[in-house]
Amino acid sequence: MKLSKDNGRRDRILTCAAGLFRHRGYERTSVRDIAEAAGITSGSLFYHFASKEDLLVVVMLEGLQSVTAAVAGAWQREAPLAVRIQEMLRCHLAGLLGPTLDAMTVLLYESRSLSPEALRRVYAQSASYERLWAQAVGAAAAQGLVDGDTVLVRQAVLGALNWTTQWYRPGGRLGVDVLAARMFAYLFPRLAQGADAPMILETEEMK
Amino acid sequence: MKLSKDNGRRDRILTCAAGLFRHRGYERTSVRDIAEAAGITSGSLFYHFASKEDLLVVVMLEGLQSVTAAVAGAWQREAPLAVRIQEMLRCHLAGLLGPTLDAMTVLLYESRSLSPEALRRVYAQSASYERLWAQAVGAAAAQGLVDGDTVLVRQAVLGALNWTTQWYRPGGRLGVDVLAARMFAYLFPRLAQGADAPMILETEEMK
DNA sequence: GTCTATATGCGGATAGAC
DNA sequence: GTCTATCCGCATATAGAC
Repeated sequence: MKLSKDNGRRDRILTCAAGLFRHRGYERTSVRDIAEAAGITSGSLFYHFASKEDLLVVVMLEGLQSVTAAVAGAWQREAPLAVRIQEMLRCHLAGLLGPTLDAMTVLLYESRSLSPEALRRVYAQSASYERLWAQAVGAAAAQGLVDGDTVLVRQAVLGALNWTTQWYRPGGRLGVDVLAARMFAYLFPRLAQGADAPMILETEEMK
Repeated sequence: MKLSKDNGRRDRILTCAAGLFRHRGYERTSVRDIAEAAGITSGSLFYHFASKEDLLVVVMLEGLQSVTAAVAGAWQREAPLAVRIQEMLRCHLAGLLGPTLDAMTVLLYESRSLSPEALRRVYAQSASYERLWAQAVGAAAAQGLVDGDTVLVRQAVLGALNWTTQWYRPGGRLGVDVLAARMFAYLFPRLAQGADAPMILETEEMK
């Protein structure tokens, strides 16, 4: 949320950094690049952030917190399990492919540039996010709607979703909501089958 | 194959580079690091490779070619479709998690460090590899054993498989073959169901 | 083929004026 | 808070001896 609004110098720097980190990678982006994109000089940047790595950590954590909040909200809704899981999936994809795309891509692909200490902080957040999915898949398995190896299912689901950053193009064949609906149907066929109704999906669709 | 044998200076340099690129990332690895790991000095390295980027490209292409050859072999076997696809999947995972793990991880995660020209070369190879999977998924769909959106299924499958580099640990709960069998069952449930028999899977398994 | 030595430039980060 | 100026180290790549 903070990442998508441009109030204040600090947020402006963060959005510029996220975009550059995503497109060029963390190491190939210099603090001078970021400063220039944000309309300041490199010296000023260090007034707002202690180090280049600090910038990376903040980008990752704010992106992750934004998605975590959305997915946790979906999980805690009062609704049938199938609906909640489908909504979690939609929120995950919306975070990956929508306004926080830069931050989430950086989170997924630049973690090797973190120092051990910084990695620990990011990993703690990621683990808490994965726990949400473990709960959801576990609940589905308890109802017999998902196969035996729930760890494998969770990792396969997250892998399929996270890989979308590699091939999904906004404005292409599918909107995010349709993509999410189809992913849900493919990854959780028994849940999708039992869902209240086909719902109002596929409205955005054309071909 | 060449990547896992240590004949010759050149191959030794390549395996060292692949390992360092995977663990530290391309940008954080210096040619001095690679040279030291290979037991030579940085000046000598440039006798064998034109540039650091050349090294990266060769690591990626040799890894990709090795996996492509294995998966293409599986696809061209004389066997029922389900068996061939399961074998493709196993070869993909074996390449990702076995001896070419370093090269494949670099391929998946360091492509943003490539110049446009180098990216074009790597992308051409990758596209030809993906075409194999498009054929396989298309053939399964033609037999009604896979749902409608074959592009989505292909990307979801590759995503689930490629994500294993993030969480799979050799020597852990699952061996690669068991992992492959379970992934196949989850990702292609209708194919797995119709396969000749449960086959001789899950033998390596314990828990 | 491998070495030593080095050219040359860019990197993150800091100091101190305003 | 932002600027200019700069420290200092490390990067890739090359030159030329052996």
